[in-house]
Amino acid sequence: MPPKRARPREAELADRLHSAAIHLLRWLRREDAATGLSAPRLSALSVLVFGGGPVTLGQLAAAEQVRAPTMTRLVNGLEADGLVTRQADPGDARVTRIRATARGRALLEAGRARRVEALARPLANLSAEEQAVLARAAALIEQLAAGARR
Amino acid sequence: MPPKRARPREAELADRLHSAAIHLLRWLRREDAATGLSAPRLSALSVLVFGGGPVTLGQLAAAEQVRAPTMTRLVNGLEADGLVTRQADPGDARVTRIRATARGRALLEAGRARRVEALARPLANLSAEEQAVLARAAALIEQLAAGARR
DNA sequence: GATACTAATTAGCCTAGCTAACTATCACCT
DNA sequence: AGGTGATAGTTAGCTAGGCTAATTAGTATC
Repeated sequence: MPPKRARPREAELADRLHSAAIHLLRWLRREDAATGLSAPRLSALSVLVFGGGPVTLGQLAAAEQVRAPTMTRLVNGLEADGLVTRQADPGDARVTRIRATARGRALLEAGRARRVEALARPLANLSAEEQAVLARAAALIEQLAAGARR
Repeated sequence: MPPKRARPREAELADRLHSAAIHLLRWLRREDAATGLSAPRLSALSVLVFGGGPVTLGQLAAAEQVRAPTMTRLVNGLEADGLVTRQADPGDARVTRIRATARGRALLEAGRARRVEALARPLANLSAEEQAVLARAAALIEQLAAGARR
């Protein structure tokens, strides 16, 4: 048995949260095959659909933690499939704004619905109190991630 | 504004949990560049290191939701880097068991430590009660994911 | 208006995903 | 025992997704 260093309480908690998030998403990801899209395209599209308004290619690349040329080709593919459109930015002719089409939006929302349903099913078996714990946790995590992003 | 269908409480909760997990991991993933490994290799290695004992190539492929040939090449790369070894299975000569080397283990644990530390830092600013909520949530999620995997 | 900076694309290279086809081994079964 | 079929892994060959370097076009600065 390797000697384990003593760790602060927060590290222990961080480790468990981290694992839980990984296992949760690894499980839900199995629903994505039904969309017919690859993981990178699906993820980029989701930024467009759930991220609010249209976004520049560079912002999209940053959000996906990918270089600009990679995003150019990803967007090319999505555009060829009719899921996304490019449009010129008024005021700066260098940037191209990317926006999901109605079809892209519909496809993504259906996929998201499958994931959410897969998760909602077992959630229904939890007590109201347990559900409340999860709801608070989700809010806390969003707050942490938002804070750290700054 | 599109008309929103009424949704059961669990779907609402599932949606928030899902988003929180995505945002959490998207943020923590930024630490991974320091390992020098690609995301697929890192993920496969983590199954080996944290998944307990040695694992067959097929099990590893299933865990990563990837086909066998993909995993063969991924393991080839990890083996070439000295992070993993293949060993024959006693009792069935068809299967090859994959095991992380000491170097692989060390590399992965360092990477994990970076992620965990990045998460632990802001966690320290939460109250003890908030931390307890997150700990319970992590346990509940592990339970859900384990249950649904069956 | 020359110079430097910035956004996106293009070119070209490797890795990571897939299916199909192959090899080797095992399990069965009569 | 030996044939038949199933199973584990690899190989071959394709497309998609990651990168850097170089290009193109537009903005900003001075």
